[in-house]
Amino acid sequence: MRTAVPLKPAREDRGAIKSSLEYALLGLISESSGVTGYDIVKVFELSMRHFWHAHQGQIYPTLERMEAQGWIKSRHVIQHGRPNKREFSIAPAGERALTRWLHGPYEKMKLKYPPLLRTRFLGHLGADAARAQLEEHRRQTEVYLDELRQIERGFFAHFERYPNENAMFSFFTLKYGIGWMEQTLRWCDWAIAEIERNLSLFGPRPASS
Amino acid sequence: MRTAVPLKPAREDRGAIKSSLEYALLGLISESSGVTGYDIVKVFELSMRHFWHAHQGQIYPTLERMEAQGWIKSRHVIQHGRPNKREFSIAPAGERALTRWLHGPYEKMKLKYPPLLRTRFLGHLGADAARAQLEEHRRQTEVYLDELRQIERGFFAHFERYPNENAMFSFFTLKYGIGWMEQTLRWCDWAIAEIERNLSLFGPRPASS
DNA sequence: TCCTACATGTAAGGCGTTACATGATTTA
DNA sequence: TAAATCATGTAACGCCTTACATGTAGGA
Repeated sequence: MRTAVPLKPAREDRGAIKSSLEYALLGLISESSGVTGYDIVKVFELSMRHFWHAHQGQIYPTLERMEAQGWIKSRHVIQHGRPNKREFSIAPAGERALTRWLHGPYEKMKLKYPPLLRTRFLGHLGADAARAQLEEHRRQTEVYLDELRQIERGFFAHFERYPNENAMFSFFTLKYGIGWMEQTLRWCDWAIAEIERNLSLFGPRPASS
Repeated sequence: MRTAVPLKPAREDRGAIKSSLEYALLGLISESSGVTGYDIVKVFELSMRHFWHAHQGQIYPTLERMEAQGWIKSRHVIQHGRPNKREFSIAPAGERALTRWLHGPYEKMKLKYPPLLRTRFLGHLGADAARAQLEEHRRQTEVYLDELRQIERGFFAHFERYPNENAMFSFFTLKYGIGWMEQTLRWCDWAIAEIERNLSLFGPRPASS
């Protein structure tokens, strides 16, 4: 029997980072100093969607907090004809935190992949509606795959080999996304064909849903 | 110029489900009535980790809420020698909500895949430490792949074909996970080899980190 | 004797999403 | 003339995670 006493050590017990979002920001800022929040939002949308998801409404406050804790620094840049901006660069404490995390233990993935969740329960629909969902999944996968392939084409457009280590590892994650999406396409095709081969499983069902 | 007035319609504007967690629960309960919260927690951990992530601390209150809204019903079962339990079954309103969602529009994935995020920034480490991280990623991937393969072996142990549609679609998601994890293993091997081929990119670095 | 499985629940606090707010310049 | 791009920020709310809390039976 324990008496319920201290509940939690609370965040302020020194810069105890929990969410990897902060490391993602740290990494991006360290890679190319002078980036803005806006740039970071773009990178998340364009080339990191297959392994990290973050919103603008979370990114700006997090950058704020990270600067307050001394991991990053910012410089205000006055612009004419367009909004002023804030360029971030990494601080020594941030470098250390990033390196510590990179050496750290394995962390499990946490994902929400609605098309797959839906697939799990497509038995509730008729064969036609189920196939339609898988076809839509396939279409959307192809859209993202095209985006990744376009980035890939740009990658070696200007140089033959990796210009530096960062570029190499960035390319690794790009390749991962491409391979994953290709695998997903193959799976969609297989699943659609498998439905055709097993039409007898579906009970008779009215045409309209 | 708008006057900031109503902010948001608030949740109670009818059973407007937002998170797909509720659909996941609805689907699992509809598939096998008489499941308990405990059963559901297990399924998430064992066979759905590659497409949906949820905690016990979220599942129980959500089930509670769903019953209050009339999507599911529960029956208390008194047990001897083990804790009493609560068996859930789907209500007609729940069936309708599930079917509506299954017909609904595509929803994008939202994922947090820390090993990939880390890979993106492994350029900060030396070649050895980077390789070590990829090898750990490979090992952990193999662990999960083995779990999935074990489920697969159990799948056709008792029957030759799919016993029903639900089993087929459940098998689809299993196959997806297996294919994805296999793809991940191949990628890890390729990435590790690619580091070896590009050792010259890494500047000289002290042996200990 | 200790650990695991069974089984359900709550509280606190952290994280994440949506929407609001602003406004000049460039492109279609 | 409408929409997109650049650019940053906040408020409200909802979702999620961690930890606490309890107790028997059976296996190692």
